[in-house]
Amino acid sequence: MGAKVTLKKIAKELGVSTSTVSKALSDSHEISQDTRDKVKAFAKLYNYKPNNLALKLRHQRSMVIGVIIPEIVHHFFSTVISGIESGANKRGYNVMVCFSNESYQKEVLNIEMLAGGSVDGFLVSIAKETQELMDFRHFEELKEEVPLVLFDRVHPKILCDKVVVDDIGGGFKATEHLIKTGCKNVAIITTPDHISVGLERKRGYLKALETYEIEMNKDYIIHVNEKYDIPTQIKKLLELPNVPDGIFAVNEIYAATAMKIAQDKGIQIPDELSIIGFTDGYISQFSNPSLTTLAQHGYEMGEKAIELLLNRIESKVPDVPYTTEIINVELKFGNSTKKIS
Amino acid sequence: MGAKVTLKKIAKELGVSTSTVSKALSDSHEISQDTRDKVKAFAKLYNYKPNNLALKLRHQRSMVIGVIIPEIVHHFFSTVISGIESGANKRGYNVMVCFSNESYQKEVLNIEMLAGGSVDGFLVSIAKETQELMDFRHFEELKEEVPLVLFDRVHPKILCDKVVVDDIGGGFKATEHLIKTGCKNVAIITTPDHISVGLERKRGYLKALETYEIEMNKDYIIHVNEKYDIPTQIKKLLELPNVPDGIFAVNEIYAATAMKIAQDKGIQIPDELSIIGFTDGYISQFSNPSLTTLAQHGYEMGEKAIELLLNRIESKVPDVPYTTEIINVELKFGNSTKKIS
DNA sequence: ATGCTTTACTAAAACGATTTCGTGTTGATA
DNA sequence: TATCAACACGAAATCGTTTTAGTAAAGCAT
Repeated sequence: MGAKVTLKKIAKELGVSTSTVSKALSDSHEISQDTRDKVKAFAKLYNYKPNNLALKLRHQRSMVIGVIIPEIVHHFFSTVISGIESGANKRGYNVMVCFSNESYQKEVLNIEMLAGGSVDGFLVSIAKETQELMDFRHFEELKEEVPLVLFDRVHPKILCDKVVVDDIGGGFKATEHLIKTGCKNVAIITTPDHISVGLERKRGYLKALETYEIEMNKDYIIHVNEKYDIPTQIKKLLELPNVPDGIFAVNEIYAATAMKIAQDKGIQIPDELSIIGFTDGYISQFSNPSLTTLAQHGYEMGEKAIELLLNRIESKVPDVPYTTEIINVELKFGNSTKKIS
Repeated sequence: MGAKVTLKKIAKELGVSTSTVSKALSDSHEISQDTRDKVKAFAKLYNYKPNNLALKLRHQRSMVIGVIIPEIVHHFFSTVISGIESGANKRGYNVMVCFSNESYQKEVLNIEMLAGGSVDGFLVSIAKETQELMDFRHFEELKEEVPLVLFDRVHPKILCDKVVVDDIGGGFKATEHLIKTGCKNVAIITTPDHISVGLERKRGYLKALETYEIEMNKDYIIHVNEKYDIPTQIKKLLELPNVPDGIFAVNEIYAATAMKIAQDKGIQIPDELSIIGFTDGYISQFSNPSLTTLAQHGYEMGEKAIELLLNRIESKVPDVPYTTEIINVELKFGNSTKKIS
């Protein structure tokens, strides 16, 4: 409730001008010590807080960074956000987070809400629906206004700074580890090919097969369509006449689901079936046995992304070429794979 | 990059006044059809987007709600946010989310960032550190400016609308279920008492013991201090001379941790030990066996919270008394407890 | 020709701050 | 005593928008 205290009101009350009040509060030497003290005392008494909007409008910058991520509950994204916040705060910026919920519509809406002066730059991980629709006009319009950096979920058609995980390398490492620990029939559970990270991880998988001279088996490649029941689609893999003895799943959920299904069928993990997931989140940690995964260093990704963005925002030089940073991934051993012999 | 298009620039370019442009764009009948068309065409051509900050400053309202939650990765909070967003969007508001990371400092900072005009109201779940420090001045100051609704983590000293889970009822139901499925020694893994929800859930636990005339055993009450290693503290419970055969944990992590430790010790779940958690998140779902939990209806909580807030914001009547809504909880059966006989 | 109503527009205030440029009063110096 | 600098403050522009109030010009009736 309560009428807000503004500079103008303080000025009127004290019988001085607003400029005097403003300067007094910022300790300008133009104002006598006497007046400064008086103004400050009055401001404190009435709990004066400057209006953020007015400041931002005046300064033409908000010192706020808008972040749009596709999902809320996602350990990986949460670590990325931590990295972003840390980097932003170090340089005096704040962070606001919005969720697209994997929806194109919400992504557009979020951008509209934050654009138009509210934030100085955007950090976005593209929604699945947007990747499928391939409609990137909102990003193009955005780029006219403020800098944009994409992370994790990116697309070659959008020209800007990017930070991605080494998905190909990760897919390779996972598959290689399964092969090296004795798996003869390694399957992959991935997303449809329009999801960039799923496609890249599959490429890594295929590269590993090639490197170890193993023939690709189409039955061993599952593209999960999230519009339908996920367990049903994964179950098919475990009902093949020639059941795989190694599974590389491109995310935690698929990995944990596969493990549950296998266990229900009485398949021993990891003796009869080894499983590797991507993203070392809570699910992997608390599943039983714990999952071997590819740790993604989300914090590092967040730090890198915000660094690129802030450099772009604060840069005087306009034509720095766009870069794409690649964050390394690392095998993190759980108990869902056999020990290397 | 690119210089932004403003009303002023359009006006100058077209040789009319800014007021004409503004009115033309909003289809005012004061402006001739001819001019309207001309202005609109020009605006579209140069992709004019009104400056949000200026609008908010002018209208003295932002149509944005600020949400501050303590943790990012938390299935429960994510469902609450979904409910908040749904309710907000229905009434034309948008939502911005910030994370306090359970830190008092960050909570204060987040409020400062969003206050001062940026948002029309606040929805907050109090950080653990703030609950411990019991310093609520930032909330008091906030209340002078815009309405505040607390959800889930609340405190009696802060007078405002609140929405909480029926924590006492939940604690009671969980404990009762353990007792009814034959557990003789029911333990609780809870938080320190300054965390409101932990305390309430413990109260429910104690009430159930009383109801079923079971004597309280102090060894069976673990207050986890998150400053130290969590598994170590929980392990003590399972190394008691008289090991409990039922555990009620006030959150998923504690429940899953207890289960892992028990399994490592070769204790059979649920035959030798039953476990119930709170919050039906991914961890409960993907743990093996899946956890019996208390589903919290986060979506409903979010809807209720935003409804209270928007009513307060839009209310013409100033002195509506504060209310506290209580959201029901529900037992959701997993395989970590025995079947009722 | 005078008065009245439309029509179609502009000027200016307002939102709440910052900041540049002026300006009147001191006090010191030549 | 005239001149100049320092001091302490105010006026006004500015950020981008909306909105109220005002005003020319045209059309119409008397």
